Amino acid sequence: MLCASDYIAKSGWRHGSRVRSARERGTWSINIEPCSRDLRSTSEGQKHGSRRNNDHWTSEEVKELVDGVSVYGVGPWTKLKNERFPISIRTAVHLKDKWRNLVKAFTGNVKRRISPRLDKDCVEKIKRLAADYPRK
DNA sequence: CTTAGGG
DNA sequence: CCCTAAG
Repeated sequence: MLCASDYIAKSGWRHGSRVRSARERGTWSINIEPCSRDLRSTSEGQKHGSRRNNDHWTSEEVKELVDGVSVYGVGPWTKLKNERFPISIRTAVHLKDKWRNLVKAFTGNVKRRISPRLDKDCVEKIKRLAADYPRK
């Protein structure tokens, strides 16, 4: 019965040692920009003081995602992506992945502190939406 | 290309 | 996150 076939080994996002980062992840800045102050083509370069440039989702993204889902629904991630954040290279695959991960992180385990301390409203919406249409 | 599921 | 499969 399939022995320990853990070809993936690491359950994280890295696939062993692929390390293919550094792709088209330069600018994204969600819909809501705190202040139009960017484009610093001077030195610094690799340091980035940085806000949320690439990698990892944040409460802002989750909020937008939940907001879009609450009105659009699960499925049309493409539309959501084009309506919410056409900027950035967040494709439907990523959106779905985030949703899945979020739902799995909230449903069931009520006692769990998530990474970026999401607001109660956010969690409630996610739970409500996740329980609304069970695509499982 | 987009959605859906698994690793 | 990345890959694969089906539409």
